Amino acid sequence: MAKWLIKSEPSECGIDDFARDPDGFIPWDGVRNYQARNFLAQMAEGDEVFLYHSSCKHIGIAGIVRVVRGAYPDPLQFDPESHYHDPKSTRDKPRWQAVDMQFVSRLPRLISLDRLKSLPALAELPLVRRGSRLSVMPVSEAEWQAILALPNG
DNA sequence: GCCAACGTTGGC
DNA sequence: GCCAACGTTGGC
Repeated sequence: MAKWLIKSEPSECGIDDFARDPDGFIPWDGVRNYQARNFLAQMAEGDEVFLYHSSCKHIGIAGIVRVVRGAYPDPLQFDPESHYHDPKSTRDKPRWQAVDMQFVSRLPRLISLDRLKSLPALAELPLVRRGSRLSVMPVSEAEWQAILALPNG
């Protein structure tokens, strides 16, 4: 099963929001970047995902969530009232995808961006690459293990 | 709030 | 297809 990392502002949707309803799910919608969309489309039920908190006080990986429904057309693209409405998208040829995510766990301690940057095993991860703004990215098994292997102190 | 880096748009 | 202008992201 593939592994992934998604970025989110905790003020919008963070690990607390997932933990609040651990048996429910949260639609991961509103992604409006083609590269990120292409990765979303590859997500399958059961895939595990690091949740990264951005644009906040404590920046870093806060927890793990899981894909409980693979890619489906993002309904917001059809909603004229939505900020994420896309007038160029049609039901026949939807342009944007969403997936549903469910809480798995909090990390015992948030793994800060600084620590992630210091890991040689993550040198190729877009998250730590200068100027990268990709919000959905694949994480290799080696990268996943390198992150989980970090001591909690 | 600043601003560098990047993606998208649209005129030509 | 080029590229300037603009909007967004996201760390600091």
